[in-house]
Amino acid sequence: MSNDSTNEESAEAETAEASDFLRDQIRADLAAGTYGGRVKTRFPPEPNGYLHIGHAMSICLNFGLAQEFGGECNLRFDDTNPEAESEEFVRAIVEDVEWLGFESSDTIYYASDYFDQMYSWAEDLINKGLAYVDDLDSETMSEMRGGFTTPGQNSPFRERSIEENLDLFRRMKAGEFADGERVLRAKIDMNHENMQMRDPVMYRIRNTPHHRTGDTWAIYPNYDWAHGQEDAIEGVTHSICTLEFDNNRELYDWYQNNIDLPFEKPNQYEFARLNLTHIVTSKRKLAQLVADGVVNGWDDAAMPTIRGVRRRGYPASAIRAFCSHIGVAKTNSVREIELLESFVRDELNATALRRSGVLRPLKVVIDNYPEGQVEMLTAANHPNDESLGVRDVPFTREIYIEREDFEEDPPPKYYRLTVGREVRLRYGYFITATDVVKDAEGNVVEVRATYDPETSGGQAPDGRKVKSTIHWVSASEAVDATVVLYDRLFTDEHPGSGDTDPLDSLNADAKEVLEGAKLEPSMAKIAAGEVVQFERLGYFAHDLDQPMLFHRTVGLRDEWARLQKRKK
RNA sequence: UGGCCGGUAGUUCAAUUGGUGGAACGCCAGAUUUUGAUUCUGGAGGUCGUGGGUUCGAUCCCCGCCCGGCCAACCA
Repeated sequence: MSNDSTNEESAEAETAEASDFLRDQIRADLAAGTYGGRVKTRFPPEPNGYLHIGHAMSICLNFGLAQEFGGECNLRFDDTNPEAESEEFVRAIVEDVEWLGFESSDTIYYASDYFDQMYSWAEDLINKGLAYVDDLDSETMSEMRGGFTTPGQNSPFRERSIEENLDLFRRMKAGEFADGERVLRAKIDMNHENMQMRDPVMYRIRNTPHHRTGDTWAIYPNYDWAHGQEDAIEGVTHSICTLEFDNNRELYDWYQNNIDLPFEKPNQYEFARLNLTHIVTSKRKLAQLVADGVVNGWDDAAMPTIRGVRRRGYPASAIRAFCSHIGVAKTNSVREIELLESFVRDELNATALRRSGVLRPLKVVIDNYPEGQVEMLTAANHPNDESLGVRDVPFTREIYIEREDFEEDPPPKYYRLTVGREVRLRYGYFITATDVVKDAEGNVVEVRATYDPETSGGQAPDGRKVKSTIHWVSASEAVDATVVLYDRLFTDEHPGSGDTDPLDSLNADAKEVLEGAKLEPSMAKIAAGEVVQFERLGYFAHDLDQPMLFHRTVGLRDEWARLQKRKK
């Protein structure tokens, strides 16, 4: 069972009856025939970094909506700022979107493919007297923009003639000027109550090669001037972005209303981005984790990036189910990371094969079992799904059990092994602990036990019951593995809230590396990326690159641990 | 400080489009169980931000206030 598997059917079923402000809007548009029955969305990342779990929400939303209403969703790179962007990020983003289970028609779109069209529209605006070249430096421009309660002032260059503007703009394009020397601005209203409307910059000069257009351009469009036009060119109907672009909507509309659109005008809608407790999604902070060596890179299993959670073993289908469950709203919110984990558990519980693995081994010698004998026991691959079959696990005189499954001095309600007590070995025999062997410091290093040959298969002929079933692995047949346990990356539920630095609450124990784990022999053949359940412990993902390295995706619900915790 | 968006169980979202509110996760208890898992059943938990107004009646309409978020890059 690969964690690369996707599940389109359930993705559709989950959203079938969903209703929210976006779906209501789309239904209304469909009913009114606004776009001739077309629904087209887009997911428009800037290729300047890796996608994180927060982006998954936007991806699921845009692609999901299109799928749900029989429309299309374009994967479009908003590559309008050559300084931060690269082909490496383009490749990574395409890969992540596909891994999440979404395929953009067959084309990938780029804002840079529309640079000529945008340029020509900009000249149109100049010709209409709606744009001008400004020579102000950025600080002065900022000062003259005014504030929330103070009006802005017109630039001294605002009233240049159309001819002069055209000439200057063409020379900007031709690369005659240095970076920052001039900009093209929309001529709107320097006293507008919406700051975005105070003569926003449309083009800036950047003598920087672009990862796709090379050095053919010396000017690059700003977000606002680019985005709506990209939407319009592609025939997008519903342009969905996050809440902070709310103020930009008015500008989005203004630009589109002042040029000749190839399609009906798209509309922008804003939703609340996905925030999760105990993580950060700020690119800067994430980059710092990488730079500081806290993690091994953007694809470290502890990272909240798409690549990170993939390595960690989160199934794409679980992420999709999570996104559709939480829905869309305009309320700023932070979801509990536990909710995401419950979706991961849910999916994995249904699909992951069960295996035996001992994380912290304690040797048990079964004195009355023949030395050198290897007996093959049959174990089910899944307790509730017979179609997943069975496999053989070897049983021998010496086995390993989990260190915490034996207590010399058991606390109340402890059901597991202790001297004099009988427990069941999962898929195997009943054993009774008879004695312990200790090292010089008095630590238990070995348990002596006897088994009841009559309990083969885990049932006693006399019907006697045991309080618990524990997992185990043959000492001689086991394979060695390294297992990494993960805790919250940040101890603070809302890292960086208030004026704190999120890195202040970085959890020093977020990763625990267990070197000497012992796994049942079948684990030697496991595929890269596969996720299994080590029974009674949790779900573990085989590393994508390094053999016999496992990441704990998420633990099982643990009543006993909860009980212990409550006592403190 | 001005504009915009939001404020419903612990958390995140629904609903009633004026007739005292549901789900999921979490929590608690029980049943089943060869994973203290899964599954199933039940339970606790809400002055619907706040003060006023309209109304027979307001969580929903109106006004004020409070709280949170976003906006004054030649980033997106």
